[in-house]
Amino acid sequence: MADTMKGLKRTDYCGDVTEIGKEVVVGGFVDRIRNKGGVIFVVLRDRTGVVQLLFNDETEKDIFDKAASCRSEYVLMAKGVVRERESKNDKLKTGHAEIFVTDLRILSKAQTTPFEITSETKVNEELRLKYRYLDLRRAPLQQNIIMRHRLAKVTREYFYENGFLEIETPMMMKSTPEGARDYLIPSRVHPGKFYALPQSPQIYKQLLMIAGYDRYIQLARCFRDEDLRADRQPEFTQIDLEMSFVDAEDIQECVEGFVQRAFKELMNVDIPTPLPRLTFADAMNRYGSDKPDTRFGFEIQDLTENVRDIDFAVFRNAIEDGGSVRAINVKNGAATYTRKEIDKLIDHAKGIGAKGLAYIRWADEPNCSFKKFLKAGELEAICSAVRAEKGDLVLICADKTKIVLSTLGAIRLICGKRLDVIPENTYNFLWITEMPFFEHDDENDTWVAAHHPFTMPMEECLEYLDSDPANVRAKSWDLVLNGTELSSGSMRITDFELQQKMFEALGMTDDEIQAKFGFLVDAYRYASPPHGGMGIGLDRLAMIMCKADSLKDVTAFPKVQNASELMSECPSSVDDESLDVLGITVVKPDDEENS
RNA sequence: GGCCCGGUAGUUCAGUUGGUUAGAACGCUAGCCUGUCACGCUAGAGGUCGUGAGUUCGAGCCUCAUCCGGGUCGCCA
Repeated sequence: MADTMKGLKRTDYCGDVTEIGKEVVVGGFVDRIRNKGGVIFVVLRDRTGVVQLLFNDETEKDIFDKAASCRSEYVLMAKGVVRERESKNDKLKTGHAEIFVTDLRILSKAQTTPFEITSETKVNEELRLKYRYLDLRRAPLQQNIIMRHRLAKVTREYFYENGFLEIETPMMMKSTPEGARDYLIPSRVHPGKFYALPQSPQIYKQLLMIAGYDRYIQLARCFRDEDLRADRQPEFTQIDLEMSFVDAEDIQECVEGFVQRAFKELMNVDIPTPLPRLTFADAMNRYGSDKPDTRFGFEIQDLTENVRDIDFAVFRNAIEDGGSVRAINVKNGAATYTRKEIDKLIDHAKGIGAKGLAYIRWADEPNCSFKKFLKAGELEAICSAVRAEKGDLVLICADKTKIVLSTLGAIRLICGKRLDVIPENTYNFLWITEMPFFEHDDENDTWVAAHHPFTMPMEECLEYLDSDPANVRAKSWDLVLNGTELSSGSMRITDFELQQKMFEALGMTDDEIQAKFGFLVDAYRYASPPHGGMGIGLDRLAMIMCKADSLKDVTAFPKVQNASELMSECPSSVDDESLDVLGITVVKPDDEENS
């Protein structure tokens, strides 16, 4: 039988035990045992840190024996007096102190853990996720989870102080199969009908504006049944907000205040405001991305005019097809790239959709992959156009402009990482504005909404709605931090007739509109203040603040790439009875083949 | 769905052209040690080489399939 904690009440966290002479009671996990024979040191750990327990020849024999029987990860409670250590450990906050133990309780014994619970770990993620509760005992993960808590706290404080009301919206809502796939919830009471988990509380927060709750905030759980990435989980948390009687700039200003406050309070980093703004078109042209990492250069440069007269079929064909020829000048000694590395970059470019990359590697002399197509002076002209000098590597892509930009954008990031030119403690926030309203669906050759269908177009673009969809820009903007899309916001359409027109432009019939969004359209007939809002990825923000590479490192119980959880092994099958109640028949893959 | 990477003691890894009984470190167990702090010393236990076929006299190593995990593209209004 394990001991009980009867008669003991914790007085201090382990990491706070510093006051010499104080009688303390601490509780925690055995982090390490150093048994010297006549003296035993037990390092006890809780979420605040560690403290050393001392057992020696002054210790009562049964307590000493009990200490000797302790093993890693046992849960202990110890009462004792804080003493000065004979030799100090400067690495620890409690390194000058130790507890001479007068009462020791083994509250719970642990079997040997499948991996060691240490700060530094090389243990693979799969095993750690299977035993997530053990991984969560590790200090770095505890610090991340605590940081996330503090971020949530400062978020609530900031928005509460600025007059926002926190209002919960339903987790069970109507499925609107636009955009991301919904997670569906079957209804027992209505067999064959389904709720959906919210992809975002978008519709409800707009209804709250119509209802007059003019500043709304929620740390909203959101769900999307799409494939995962390091920065994408199927369920995630959004700092969801909506404001009335504002325009885009007011919302941006409010959010700028928030990130400024959060970074100051949690990171002691000053974020200057207003944050820089870049139009979507400029972002694409300069960085080949709608979420550019502006912490380093290698910007994309347009060479189309410079190479127009060069007799090189790759360039000529691209230009004749209406595409362009663009380049990035990779500096910082990129000319040291080996032929093999350049080939790898080219392979990568091909993977993205480009046909290849031409290059000029300037080690001692400019070494050009398409030299034989060049006349005298042309190489020099290109080098001069991209301001290349000795030590540089110029990578050139010729194709449809869309492909050129996305390719060079991706290659730029790879080179930046490879050359280690991305500063670590720099936080480059950026607004991306004037987002395109429509996106071309190449598969079906139609225009589809780039955002949800309630997004307001920019007034000056309204006339192009039918004639030139590519040119319509939205009153919509993204917040980008160091190349990560943190947040997306827009002004909403509050005019009933304009909304109707937008639905039509998106090819929706009256019946479809009514079936999917009838209640929302109706709501706007009863008048609405002008409003707009944002959803800020709390997880992603926490990830960057923790300098983590994956959302898994800031999520207590994350899912893996196939959206399952390795610990509980969900999703799982349910018994036939449960399915019967819901009126659901599951067609197994085998049955499909037979039918 | 496509592409790339990985899977060998509990953990992290090594493992030679395919050739004796598959090794190391850490962890674990036992013993010793009165000031350690990544304590030290001695000894020990611990393996279906992800799984299944195939090639071979012989497979951790070669081939095929498959499972699991990671990254990425598609996808993510």
